[in-house]
Amino acid sequence: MHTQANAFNSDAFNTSHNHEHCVNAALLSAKTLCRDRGQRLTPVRELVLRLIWQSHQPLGAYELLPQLAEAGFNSAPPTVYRALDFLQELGLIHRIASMNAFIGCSHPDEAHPNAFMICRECKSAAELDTAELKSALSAAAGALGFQIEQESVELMGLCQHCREAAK
Amino acid sequence: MHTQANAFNSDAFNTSHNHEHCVNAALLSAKTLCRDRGQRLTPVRELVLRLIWQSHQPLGAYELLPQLAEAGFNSAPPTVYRALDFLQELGLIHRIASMNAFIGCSHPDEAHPNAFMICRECKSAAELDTAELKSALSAAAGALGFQIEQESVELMGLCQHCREAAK
DNA sequence: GAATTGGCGTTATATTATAACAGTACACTT
DNA sequence: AAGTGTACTGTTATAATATAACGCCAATTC
Ligand SMILES: [Zn+2]
Ligand SMILES: [Zn+2]
Ligand SMILES: [Zn+2]
Ligand SMILES: [Zn+2]
Repeated sequence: MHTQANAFNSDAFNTSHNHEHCVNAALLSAKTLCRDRGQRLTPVRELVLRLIWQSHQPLGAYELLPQLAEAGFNSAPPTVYRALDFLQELGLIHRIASMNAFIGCSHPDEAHPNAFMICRECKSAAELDTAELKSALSAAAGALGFQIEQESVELMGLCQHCREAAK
Repeated sequence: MHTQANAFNSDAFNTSHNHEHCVNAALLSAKTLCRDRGQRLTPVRELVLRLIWQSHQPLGAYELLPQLAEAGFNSAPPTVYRALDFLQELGLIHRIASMNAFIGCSHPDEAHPNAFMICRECKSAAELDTAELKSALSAAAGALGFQIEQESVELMGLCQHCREAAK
Protein backbone atom coordinates (compact mmCIF):
# COMPACT_ATOMS: atom_id res chain seq x y z
CA MET A 1 0.00 0.00 0.00
CA HIS A 2 1.14 3.47 -0.73
CA THR A 3 -0.22 6.79 0.47
CA GLN A 4 0.98 10.30 -0.13
CA ALA A 5 2.15 10.33 3.46
CA ASN A 6 4.77 7.71 2.81
CA ALA A 7 5.66 9.10 -0.55
CA PHE A 8 7.85 11.33 1.53
CA ASN A 9 9.10 9.00 4.19
CA SER A 10 12.44 8.40 2.49
CA ASP A 11 11.92 4.70 2.13
CA ALA A 12 13.54 4.48 -1.24
CA PHE A 13 14.92 1.11 -0.29
CA ASN A 14 11.47 -0.38 -0.33
CA THR A 15 11.09 -0.85 -4.04
CA SER A 16 7.85 -2.77 -3.77
CA HIS A 17 5.62 0.20 -4.27
CA ASN A 18 4.05 2.02 -7.16
CA HIS A 19 6.71 4.60 -7.52
CA GLU A 20 4.73 6.59 -10.07
CA HIS A 21 2.70 7.84 -7.13
CA CYS A 22 5.84 9.21 -5.50
CA VAL A 23 6.85 10.92 -8.70
CA ASN A 24 3.49 12.53 -9.21
CA ALA A 25 3.30 13.67 -5.62
CA ALA A 26 6.77 15.16 -5.88
CA LEU A 27 5.90 17.00 -9.08
CA LEU A 28 2.70 18.35 -7.58
CA SER A 29 4.55 19.50 -4.51
CA ALA A 30 7.21 21.09 -6.68
CA LYS A 31 4.62 23.04 -8.63
CA THR A 32 3.10 24.38 -5.45
CA LEU A 33 6.49 25.32 -4.10
CA CYS A 34 7.45 27.10 -7.30
CA ARG A 35 4.20 29.02 -7.43
CA ASP A 36 4.61 30.09 -3.83
CA ARG A 37 8.07 31.39 -4.50
CA GLY A 38 7.34 33.01 -7.83
CA GLN A 39 9.56 30.59 -9.72
CA ARG A 40 8.75 28.86 -12.99
CA LEU A 41 8.81 25.10 -13.28
CA THR A 42 9.47 25.10 -17.02
CA PRO A 43 9.15 21.98 -19.19
CA VAL A 44 12.87 21.19 -19.07
CA ARG A 45 12.96 21.63 -15.33
CA GLU A 46 9.87 19.55 -14.83
CA LEU A 47 11.21 16.77 -17.00
CA VAL A 48 14.54 16.74 -15.20
CA LEU A 49 12.76 16.61 -11.88
CA ARG A 50 10.57 13.76 -13.11
CA LEU A 51 13.51 11.79 -14.46
CA ILE A 52 15.40 12.18 -11.23
CA TRP A 53 12.44 11.21 -9.14
CA GLN A 54 11.71 8.19 -11.29
CA SER A 55 14.99 6.67 -10.25
CA HIS A 56 15.66 5.41 -6.76
CA GLN A 57 19.30 5.65 -7.65
CA PRO A 58 21.06 8.99 -7.86
CA LEU A 59 21.48 10.02 -11.49
CA GLY A 60 24.41 11.80 -13.08
CA ALA A 61 23.90 14.85 -15.24
CA TYR A 62 25.11 13.04 -18.31
CA GLU A 63 22.68 10.20 -17.75
CA LEU A 64 19.87 12.67 -18.12
CA LEU A 65 21.01 14.12 -21.41
CA PRO A 66 19.88 11.28 -23.72
CA GLN A 67 16.50 11.29 -22.03
CA LEU A 68 16.18 15.01 -22.63
CA ALA A 69 17.10 14.49 -26.25
CA GLU A 70 14.48 11.78 -26.54
CA ALA A 71 11.88 14.22 -25.29
CA GLY A 72 12.88 16.71 -27.96
CA PHE A 73 14.86 19.07 -25.78
CA ASN A 74 18.29 20.37 -26.36
CA SER A 75 20.67 17.90 -24.88
CA ALA A 76 23.82 19.86 -24.27
CA PRO A 77 25.29 19.85 -20.77
CA PRO A 78 24.38 23.45 -19.88
CA THR A 79 20.71 22.68 -20.30
CA VAL A 80 20.68 19.93 -17.76
CA TYR A 81 23.06 21.64 -15.38
CA ARG A 82 20.91 24.75 -15.38
CA ALA A 83 17.87 22.72 -14.55
CA LEU A 84 19.75 20.85 -11.84
CA ASP A 85 21.01 24.10 -10.32
CA PHE A 86 17.52 25.52 -10.29
CA LEU A 87 16.03 22.44 -8.67
CA GLN A 88 18.80 22.34 -6.11
CA GLU A 89 18.35 25.97 -5.17
CA LEU A 90 14.70 25.34 -4.53
CA GLY A 91 15.55 22.31 -2.46
CA LEU A 92 13.75 19.94 -4.81
CA ILE A 93 16.79 17.76 -5.36
CA HIS A 94 20.03 17.00 -3.56
CA ARG A 95 23.48 16.43 -4.97
CA ILE A 96 25.39 13.41 -3.74
CA ALA A 97 28.93 14.73 -3.92
CA SER A 98 30.64 11.37 -3.57
CA MET A 99 28.81 10.12 -6.65
CA ASN A 100 28.54 13.27 -8.76
CA ALA A 101 24.85 12.51 -8.93
CA PHE A 102 21.47 13.91 -8.03
CA ILE A 103 18.39 12.59 -6.29
CA GLY A 104 14.97 13.94 -5.45
CA CYS A 105 14.36 15.46 -2.06
CA SER A 106 11.66 13.76 -0.09
CA HIS A 107 10.66 16.81 1.95
CA PRO A 108 11.51 19.92 -0.01
CA ASP A 109 9.26 22.18 2.01
CA GLU A 110 11.29 22.03 5.19
CA ALA A 111 14.92 23.03 5.58
CA HIS A 112 17.07 20.07 6.48
CA PRO A 113 20.61 18.73 6.17
CA ASN A 114 21.74 16.84 3.13
CA ALA A 115 21.95 13.36 4.66
CA PHE A 116 21.77 10.11 2.74
CA MET A 117 22.20 6.41 3.04
CA ILE A 118 23.46 4.83 -0.17
CA CYS A 119 23.34 1.09 -0.74
CA ARG A 120 26.45 -0.29 -2.41
CA GLU A 121 24.48 -3.24 -3.71
CA CYS A 122 21.33 -1.78 -5.26
CA LYS A 123 22.77 1.76 -5.52
CA SER A 124 19.59 3.22 -4.12
CA ALA A 125 19.76 6.24 -1.87
CA ALA A 126 17.38 7.37 0.84
CA GLU A 127 17.29 10.44 3.00
CA LEU A 128 18.08 10.06 6.62
CA ASP A 129 15.78 11.43 9.25
CA THR A 130 17.91 14.06 10.78
CA ALA A 131 16.41 15.71 13.83
CA GLU A 132 18.71 13.93 16.26
CA LEU A 133 21.55 13.65 13.82
CA LYS A 134 21.60 17.39 13.35
CA SER A 135 21.97 18.04 17.03
CA ALA A 136 24.71 15.43 17.33
CA LEU A 137 26.60 17.17 14.53
CA SER A 138 26.10 20.61 16.04
CA ALA A 139 27.27 19.36 19.40
CA ALA A 140 30.39 17.70 18.02
CA ALA A 141 31.33 20.68 15.86
CA GLY A 142 30.26 23.27 18.43
CA ALA A 143 32.59 21.75 20.99
CA LEU A 144 35.43 22.80 18.71
CA GLY A 145 34.00 26.25 18.13
CA PHE A 146 32.78 25.45 14.65
CA GLN A 147 29.48 26.89 13.50
CA ILE A 148 27.77 24.66 10.96
CA GLU A 149 26.04 26.31 8.05
CA GLN A 150 25.55 23.35 5.78
CA GLU A 151 25.75 19.63 6.34
CA SER A 152 26.56 16.84 3.96
CA VAL A 153 26.30 13.30 5.27
CA GLU A 154 26.75 10.38 2.91
CA LEU A 155 26.63 6.91 4.40
CA MET A 156 27.60 3.96 2.23
CA GLY A 157 26.51 0.51 3.21
CA LEU A 158 23.85 -2.11 2.76
CA CYS A 159 20.14 -1.43 2.86
CA GLN A 160 17.84 -3.80 4.70
CA HIS A 161 16.58 -5.28 1.46
CA CYS A 162 20.01 -6.19 0.16
CA ARG A 163 21.14 -7.33 3.57
CA GLU A 164 18.30 -9.81 3.72
CA ALA A 165 18.89 -10.88 0.14
CA ALA A 166 22.52 -11.61 0.97
CA LYS A 167 21.65 -14.00 3.80
CA MET B 1 53.65 25.43 22.41
CA HIS B 2 53.33 22.42 20.24
CA THR B 3 53.81 18.78 21.14
CA GLN B 4 53.42 15.65 19.11
CA ALA B 5 50.25 14.99 21.05
CA ASN B 6 48.49 17.96 19.60
CA ALA B 7 49.97 17.45 16.18
CA PHE B 8 47.14 14.96 15.89
CA ASN B 9 44.34 16.73 17.65
CA SER B 10 42.71 17.98 14.46
CA ASP B 11 42.98 21.60 15.37
CA ALA B 12 43.79 22.76 11.90
CA PHE B 13 41.85 25.92 12.58
CA ASN B 14 44.46 27.06 15.02
CA THR B 15 47.03 28.36 12.58
CA SER B 16 49.23 29.87 15.26
CA HIS B 17 51.51 26.90 15.57
CA ASN B 18 54.69 25.67 13.95
CA HIS B 19 53.03 23.49 11.40
CA GLU B 20 56.30 21.99 10.23
CA HIS B 21 56.18 19.90 13.39
CA CYS B 22 52.82 18.48 12.36
CA VAL B 23 54.14 17.68 8.92
CA ASN B 24 57.21 15.92 10.23
CA ALA B 25 55.23 13.95 12.76
CA ALA B 26 52.79 12.89 10.08
CA LEU B 27 55.60 11.77 7.78
CA LEU B 28 57.25 9.83 10.54
CA SER B 29 54.01 8.17 11.44
CA ALA B 30 53.40 7.37 7.78
CA LYS B 31 56.77 5.71 7.44
CA THR B 32 56.10 3.53 10.45
CA LEU B 33 52.69 2.62 9.16
CA CYS B 34 54.05 1.71 5.74
CA ARG B 35 56.82 -0.41 7.18
CA ASP B 36 54.34 -2.24 9.39
CA ARG B 37 52.15 -3.05 6.43
CA GLY B 38 54.90 -3.89 4.00
CA GLN B 39 54.17 -0.92 1.79
CA ARG B 40 56.68 1.44 0.24
CA LEU B 41 56.54 5.16 0.88
CA THR B 42 58.35 6.07 -2.32
CA PRO B 43 59.70 9.58 -3.00
CA VAL B 44 56.65 10.65 -5.03
CA ARG B 45 54.30 9.37 -2.39
CA GLU B 46 56.23 11.00 0.38
CA LEU B 47 56.32 14.31 -1.41
CA VAL B 48 52.60 14.21 -2.10
CA LEU B 49 51.92 13.42 1.53
CA ARG B 50 54.18 16.25 2.63
CA LEU B 51 52.57 18.73 0.27
CA ILE B 52 49.11 17.78 1.43
CA TRP B 53 50.07 17.97 5.07
CA GLN B 54 51.73 21.34 4.61
CA SER B 55 48.38 22.84 3.73
CA HIS B 56 45.62 23.31 6.24
CA GLN B 57 43.33 23.61 3.26
CA PRO B 58 42.35 20.57 1.23
CA LEU B 59 44.35 20.47 -2.01
CA GLY B 60 43.16 19.37 -5.43
CA ALA B 61 45.15 16.86 -7.47
CA TYR B 62 45.94 19.46 -10.09
CA GLU B 63 47.27 21.87 -7.49
CA LEU B 64 49.91 19.30 -6.62
CA LEU B 65 51.15 18.78 -10.15
CA PRO B 66 53.24 21.96 -10.50
CA GLN B 67 54.85 21.26 -7.15
CA LEU B 68 55.76 17.77 -8.27
CA ALA B 69 57.24 19.19 -11.44
CA GLU B 70 59.26 21.66 -9.42
CA ALA B 71 60.72 18.78 -7.43
CA GLY B 72 61.77 17.08 -10.65
CA PHE B 73 59.05 14.46 -10.82
CA ASN B 74 56.83 13.66 -13.69
CA SER B 75 53.85 15.89 -13.43
CA ALA B 76 51.16 14.14 -15.39
CA PRO B 77 47.85 13.45 -13.65
CA PRO B 78 48.31 9.68 -13.29
CA THR B 79 51.38 10.19 -11.16
CA VAL B 80 49.62 12.28 -8.58
CA TYR B 81 46.41 10.26 -8.65
CA ARG B 82 48.34 7.05 -8.07
CA ALA B 83 50.05 8.57 -5.07
CA LEU B 84 46.76 9.91 -3.77
CA ASP B 85 45.08 6.52 -4.17
CA PHE B 86 47.90 4.84 -2.34
CA LEU B 87 47.82 7.31 0.53
CA GLN B 88 44.07 7.06 0.76
CA GLU B 89 44.11 3.28 0.88
CA LEU B 90 46.55 3.41 3.77
CA GLY B 91 44.35 5.93 5.52
CA LEU B 92 47.03 8.61 5.43
CA ILE B 93 44.83 11.12 3.66
CA HIS B 94 41.12 11.71 3.19
CA ARG B 95 39.26 12.87 0.14
CA ILE B 96 36.76 15.70 0.60
CA ALA B 97 34.22 14.78 -2.05
CA SER B 98 32.39 18.09 -2.03
CA MET B 99 35.62 19.87 -2.93
CA ASN B 100 37.41 17.30 -5.09
CA ALA B 101 40.31 17.75 -2.76
CA PHE B 102 42.51 15.89 -0.32
CA ILE B 103 43.74 16.49 3.20
CA GLY B 104 46.02 14.69 5.62
CA CYS B 105 44.51 12.36 8.17
CA SER B 106 45.26 13.32 11.73
CA HIS B 107 45.04 9.80 13.16
CA PRO B 108 45.83 7.31 10.41
CA ASP B 109 46.53 4.46 12.79
CA GLU B 110 42.95 4.04 13.98
CA ALA B 111 39.95 3.29 11.79
CA HIS B 112 37.48 6.14 11.83
CA PRO B 113 34.82 7.81 9.74
CA ASN B 114 35.66 10.46 7.21
CA ALA B 115 34.26 13.48 9.04
CA PHE B 116 35.33 17.05 8.47
CA MET B 117 34.51 20.61 9.29
CA ILE B 118 35.37 23.00 6.48
CA CYS B 119 35.52 26.74 7.01
CA ARG B 120 34.01 28.74 4.16
CA GLU B 121 36.13 31.73 5.09
CA CYS B 122 39.66 30.41 5.54
CA LYS B 123 38.99 27.17 3.63
CA SER B 124 40.72 25.15 6.31
CA ALA B 125 39.44 21.72 7.17
CA ALA B 126 39.70 19.80 10.42
CA GLU B 127 38.69 16.31 11.35
CA LEU B 128 35.80 15.89 13.68
CA ASP B 129 36.09 13.75 16.74
CA THR B 130 33.67 11.04 15.98
CA ALA B 131 33.08 8.60 18.79
CA GLU B 132 29.63 9.95 19.61
CA LEU B 133 28.92 11.03 16.09
CA LYS B 134 29.48 7.53 14.82
CA SER B 135 26.96 6.06 17.20
CA ALA B 136 24.44 8.74 16.34
CA LEU B 137 24.83 7.88 12.68
CA SER B 138 24.58 4.15 13.30
CA ALA B 139 21.47 4.67 15.38
CA ALA B 140 19.76 6.85 12.79
CA ALA B 141 20.62 4.55 9.92
CA GLY B 142 20.08 1.35 11.87
CA ALA B 143 16.54 2.40 12.71
CA LEU B 144 15.83 2.14 9.00
CA GLY B 145 17.60 -1.18 8.65
CA PHE B 146 20.64 0.33 6.99
CA GLN B 147 24.05 -1.06 7.83
CA ILE B 148 26.77 1.56 7.52
CA GLU B 149 30.05 0.48 6.01
CA GLN B 150 31.59 3.85 5.30
CA GLU B 151 30.78 7.35 6.47
CA SER B 152 31.39 10.67 4.84
CA VAL B 153 30.49 13.77 6.81
CA GLU B 154 31.36 17.19 5.45
CA LEU B 155 30.25 20.18 7.46
CA MET B 156 30.59 23.62 5.92
CA GLY B 157 30.56 26.65 8.12
CA LEU B 158 32.70 29.07 10.06
CA CYS B 159 35.59 28.08 12.28
CA GLN B 160 36.06 29.75 15.64
CA HIS B 161 38.92 31.83 14.34
CA CYS B 162 36.98 33.29 11.45
CA ARG B 163 33.90 33.70 13.58
CA GLU B 164 35.80 35.85 16.03
CA ALA B 165 37.47 37.78 13.25
CA ALA B 166 34.06 38.58 11.79
CA LYS B 167 32.79 40.16 15.00
C1' DG C 1 70.50 -14.25 -12.92
C1' DA C 2 65.86 -15.26 -14.57
C1' DA C 3 61.37 -14.45 -13.39
C1' DT C 4 57.98 -11.87 -11.14
C1' DT C 5 56.20 -7.87 -9.15
C1' DG C 6 55.35 -3.19 -8.20
C1' DG C 7 55.96 1.52 -9.29
C1' DC C 8 56.56 5.17 -12.53
C1' DG C 9 56.64 7.77 -17.22
C1' DT C 10 53.94 8.79 -21.00
C1' DT C 11 50.16 9.44 -24.18
C1' DA C 12 45.63 9.49 -24.85
C1' DT C 13 41.01 9.77 -23.43
C1' DA C 14 36.90 9.70 -20.35
C1' DT C 15 33.94 12.15 -17.23
C1' DT C 16 32.05 16.08 -15.02
C1' DA C 17 31.09 20.97 -15.17
C1' DT C 18 31.15 25.89 -16.74
C1' DA C 19 31.91 30.25 -19.76
C1' DA C 20 30.11 33.11 -23.08
C1' DC C 21 26.98 34.82 -26.25
C1' DA C 22 22.94 34.83 -29.20
C1' DG C 23 18.18 34.07 -29.72
C1' DT C 24 13.45 33.39 -27.81
C1' DA C 25 9.52 33.37 -24.78
C1' DC C 26 7.41 35.49 -20.99
C1' DA C 27 5.85 39.22 -17.82
C1' DC C 28 4.95 43.82 -17.17
C1' DT C 29 3.99 48.53 -18.46
C1' DT C 30 1.57 51.61 -20.96
C1' DA D 1 -1.76 45.70 -28.72
C1' DA D 2 2.86 47.35 -28.79
C1' DG D 3 6.92 48.16 -26.43
C1' DT D 4 10.38 46.86 -23.07
C1' DG D 5 12.98 44.44 -19.92
C1' DT D 6 13.97 39.94 -17.79
C1' DA D 7 14.39 35.19 -17.46
C1' DC D 8 15.01 31.05 -19.88
C1' DT D 9 17.01 28.22 -23.49
C1' DG D 10 20.10 26.88 -27.54
C1' DT D 11 24.64 26.50 -29.00
C1' DT D 12 29.59 26.28 -29.22
C1' DA D 13 33.58 25.99 -26.96
C1' DT D 14 36.38 24.95 -23.15
C1' DA D 15 37.71 24.07 -18.28
C1' DA D 16 38.42 20.92 -14.49
C1' DT D 17 38.71 16.38 -12.68
C1' DA D 18 39.91 11.56 -13.29
C1' DT D 19 41.23 7.14 -15.58
C1' DA D 20 42.84 3.62 -19.34
C1' DA D 21 46.50 1.51 -21.44
C1' DC D 22 51.04 0.34 -22.37
C1' DG D 23 55.96 0.09 -21.89
C1' DC D 24 60.10 0.65 -19.05
C1' DC D 25 62.82 0.12 -15.08
C1' DA D 26 64.00 -1.18 -10.35
C1' DA D 27 63.31 -4.02 -6.54
C1' DT D 28 62.18 -8.61 -4.72
C1' DT D 29 61.95 -13.46 -5.04
C1' DC D 30 63.26 -17.81 -6.38
ZN1 LIG E 1 15.93 16.45 1.27
ZN1 LIG F 1 20.24 -2.14 -1.47
ZN1 LIG G 1 41.31 10.78 9.50
ZN1 LIG H 1 38.11 29.80 9.12
